[in-house]
Amino acid sequence: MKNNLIVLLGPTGVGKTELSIELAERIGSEIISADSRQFYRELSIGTAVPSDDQLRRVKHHFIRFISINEYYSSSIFERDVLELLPALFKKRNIVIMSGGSCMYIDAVCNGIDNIPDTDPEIRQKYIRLYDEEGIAGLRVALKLLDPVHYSRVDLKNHKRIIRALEICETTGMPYSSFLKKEKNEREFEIIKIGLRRDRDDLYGRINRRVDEMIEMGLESEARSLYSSRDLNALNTVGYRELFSYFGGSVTRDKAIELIKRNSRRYSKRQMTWWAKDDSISWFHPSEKEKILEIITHL
RNA sequence: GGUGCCAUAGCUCAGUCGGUAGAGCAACGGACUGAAAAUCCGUGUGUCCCCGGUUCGAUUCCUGGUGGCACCA
Repeated sequence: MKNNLIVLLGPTGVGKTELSIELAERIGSEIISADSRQFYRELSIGTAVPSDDQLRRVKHHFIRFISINEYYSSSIFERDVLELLPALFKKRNIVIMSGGSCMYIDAVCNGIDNIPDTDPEIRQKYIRLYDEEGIAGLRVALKLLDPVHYSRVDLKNHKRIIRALEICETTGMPYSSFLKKEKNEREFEIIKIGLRRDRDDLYGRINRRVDEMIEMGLESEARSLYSSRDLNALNTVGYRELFSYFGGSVTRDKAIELIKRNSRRYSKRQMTWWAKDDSISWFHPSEKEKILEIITHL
C-alpha cells in the first residue's frame, strides 16, 4: 500500500484549519502544520493556531514547538518532516499536511538543494556591510565572489544577495554552484489540494478575523513580546504593526487597519506563488465531500 | 431664502494662462532554493458633477442646473 501526503494549502484566512481537522477525523490521520508562524510557542492569537479543542480532536505536529529565540528554516523543516513521516505512515498510509507557508511546503514536496550551514557571524558581517554601504556594497562583493549568481539574482533585494554572499564566504565556492534546482524524489505520493475563495469573500474573512484577534487579546499578546520585537520571528503580520503602535508611530486604529491590509497582501502573495503550480487541484472550502472523495479513493 | 467657496482616480487633493490630466495613500500584477506571515520589483485604474454656450478645440472660460460646505438671514 503506497503512502500519501495530502498537502492542504491555501491563503491565510481561507479556512484550512477547520477543514483539515474534519478531513483528518474522517480518515483517521494526523496533521502536520506547514505554517511557519504557528511553529512558535510564544505566539497564538496572532497566528491563528488551532484552538485547544481543535488540537484535542486531531493530533497535530509542528504546532508551537520552538521558541521565537531559536533559528529555524524551511530546510530544517524539510528534514524534520521527512524524519517524522515514516512513523506516521506506519499508523496510517495517509497524512495531511496543512498550511500556507509556500516555501516550507515546497521544501517538503520538492526538497531544497543541499547547502552547508553558515556561521551567523558571517551574515552579521554582510548586514553591517549593507547598513554601511547599501545595496551597492553588496553588489560589488557578489560580483566578485559569484558572477553567475550576480547575473541572475534580484540585485535590489538585499536579503537575496546577503544569503548568496554568506554561502560564498562560508564555503569558498560560488553560491550558484550549489543550486541544482532538481526536484528530489519522495518515497510517498504527494497530492496537493488548494483551497480558494472569491477575493471579496476572502478579504472579508481576513478583515473579520483580524477584528476577532483583537477581541481575543492580540494587543496584550503583542505587548508581552514587545521587548523581543527585533527577533525575526516577530517580523510578522499582526505583531509588527502593534509594535509600531506601542512605539508611538501609528495610532491603534491605524495599526489594526495595517494588520488587515498586510494580511490581504500576504494572501495575494501566496496565491501568486501557487498560481504557477499546476499540480494543485483547487476547491472551495465548502467542497469537503469532493475532497474526501479524492482522498478516500487513493 | 441670500451671498460666497467647492465638485478631478477607490480616498485626500494638485493641475491645465484652453490642446482629454498627476501625487500620496489604497488597489492591482509579478519574482521567490536554508530570515519567507520575510524581502524585492512593476502598473494609473479617470464621463475631470450634469445640460447648454463661446472656440478649430472646453476638465479649464461663460449661462443655467444638481450636490456639498461656510457665512448672512
